[in-house]
Amino acid sequence: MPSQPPFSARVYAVVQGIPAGKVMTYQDVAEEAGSSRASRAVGTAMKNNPDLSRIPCHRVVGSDGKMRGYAAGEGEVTKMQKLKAEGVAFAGEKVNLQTSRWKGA
DNA sequence: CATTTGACAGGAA
DNA sequence: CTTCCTGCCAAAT
Repeated sequence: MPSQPPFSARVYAVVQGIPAGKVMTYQDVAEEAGSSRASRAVGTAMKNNPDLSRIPCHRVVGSDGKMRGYAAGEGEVTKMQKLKAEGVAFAGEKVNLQTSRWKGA
């Protein structure tokens, strides 16, 4: 049963594995997905986003902990509010990666 | 198979 | 601090 799951499917799996109150950078997700430099490919997958309600893409932020985009709600604004609501430590308009960065389990 | 695009990252000006 | 360029990768057309 030779099936080659697209990279995006891997990305979705990783993102779904991020617990509430934690975040990952696009690069981190890319690494977990199998490519340490596919940060752009991760963005492509997110934008494809087959299930917004199933994939917590709001837990994925840029390398500086800042949100780069969001297709749902009010966009970046809603994204930040969601993260705050889940207990993510914020540093101004950015996420405090020093405490809220999810590093595997 | 070639080209374009995209929610990135990092460095230079 | 902002803006532009380069490098990188995957999916869609």
